[in-house]
Amino acid sequence: MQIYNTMTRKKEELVPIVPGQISMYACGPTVYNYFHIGNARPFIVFDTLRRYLEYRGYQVRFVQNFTDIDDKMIRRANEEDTTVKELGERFIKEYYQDADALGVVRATANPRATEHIQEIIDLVSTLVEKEHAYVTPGGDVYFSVRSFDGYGKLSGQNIDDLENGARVDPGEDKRDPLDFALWKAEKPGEPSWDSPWGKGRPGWHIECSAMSMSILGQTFDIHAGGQDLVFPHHENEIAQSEAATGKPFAHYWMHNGYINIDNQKMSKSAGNFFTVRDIAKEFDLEAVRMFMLSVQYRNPVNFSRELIQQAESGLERLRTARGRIKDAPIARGDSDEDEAFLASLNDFKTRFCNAMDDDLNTADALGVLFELARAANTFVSQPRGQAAVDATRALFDELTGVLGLLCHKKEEAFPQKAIDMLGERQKARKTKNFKRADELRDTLKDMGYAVEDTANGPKLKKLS
RNA sequence: GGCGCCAUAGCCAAGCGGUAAGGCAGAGGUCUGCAAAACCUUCAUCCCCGGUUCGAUUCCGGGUGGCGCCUCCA
Repeated sequence: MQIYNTMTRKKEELVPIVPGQISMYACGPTVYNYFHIGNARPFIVFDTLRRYLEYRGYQVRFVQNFTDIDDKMIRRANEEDTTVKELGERFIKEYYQDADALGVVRATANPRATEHIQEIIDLVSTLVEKEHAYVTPGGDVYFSVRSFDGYGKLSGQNIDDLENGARVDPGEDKRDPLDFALWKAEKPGEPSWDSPWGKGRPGWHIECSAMSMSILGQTFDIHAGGQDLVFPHHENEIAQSEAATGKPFAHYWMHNGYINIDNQKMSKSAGNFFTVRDIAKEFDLEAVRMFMLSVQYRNPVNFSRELIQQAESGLERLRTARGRIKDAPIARGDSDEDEAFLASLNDFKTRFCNAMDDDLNTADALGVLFELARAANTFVSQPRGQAAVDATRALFDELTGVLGLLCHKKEEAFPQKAIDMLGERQKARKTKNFKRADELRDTLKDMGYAVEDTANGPKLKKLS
């Protein structure tokens, strides 16, 4: 599989450190609010990568953290008149609710920064010992950017150019404007932990280094996140981690593009965002997943309700195809056509994998899936051999499963009343009482159920 | 100022040297009591100008127009 590596700015063959295994870390949410649709992109994209790698037989260790202590957490907790701990607990729960609905498989581990304070302190201590970090009189600890030769290698930034634009807040005892905080001395009313430098709390960047390395080891395969984390967050992570260990940190750096609103980046600070929770009021979140996967992950994509509706329509086509395959009429014995179709199934699978192997080209893979849907629709329009139908269904489920699509069981459990009405309509049709039949169909529609007359009799379908 | 990305039909989006996948929407048709679904047909020479090449949407140069990072941010 080829993966675009931000570090080298080109696609590279994915070669795991340990054959057959992949270790990957993705920067997770700061749990101070519901996450928005832009935050959802990396969750969905890297979940899809994880699913695909597992599909291809890799044993994947996938770690995504929760940042549950930082400036935003503290500010929000004060606003809400609650504690940082309670705030974090609450929004971690909310995260899972939305992520589950988006079809995101639970990570192998979801470490929280506050549960890794010791590892953070150990890492900072090492950096101080190696003189890559220094302690200020006030009890802050800063990383010395100029002490690390490779600084800027990920983002392509030149250290001297950065110097010009760098900002120093008054009261900071930095030796160099580029230096960043590893440990922040306690301020009144803020959560704090004991450390060799007095009470305080970790800086943001060091959290991810400590959590990733303590779970995945000093060097691991893939580090992922949004494009806006390339600088400074990931650059800083590399500096800290490699300065401390003397080893390469991550082999591949993957960054997803933004979700835009009217071609402008969606962000919490800009205020032009939609939370996933809000979207869930109007749409099945599977449509959001579909929407995300309809674009290659590195490209920017605009968000709008219309686009989610388009995605929902496409999803419905896939859903219908699955239903038709599931209810396909079975012929006695196999035919040559069955054989031929069986053989063509492999081509679909190959093309699907080729697309995914090309830096997770889900848009292309989806195209293959739609072509499979059409071929299958045609194939099952007349009785076919059991083996061929089974294989078609298996492949269809397999490929939609890799993308995490069609996992919501929305056609289950119709109310008895609707089922009775459908039966009554069928009776009316038998006696050519089409007026009555159409009335019942209209009533069912008002109740939220569409009626489709298929070769196997009438079927109900829940309208979305 | 430094670093970088993008420009393909009404909308979304693949392709990236040999004359454009797929989806949504639209039009016509088959099927259907009528629908729905499905299937068939139909709907683009790829922002502009140069260059390289037998041949460029695809490579190179120059424009034009969007956007991002350099400050918390997926």
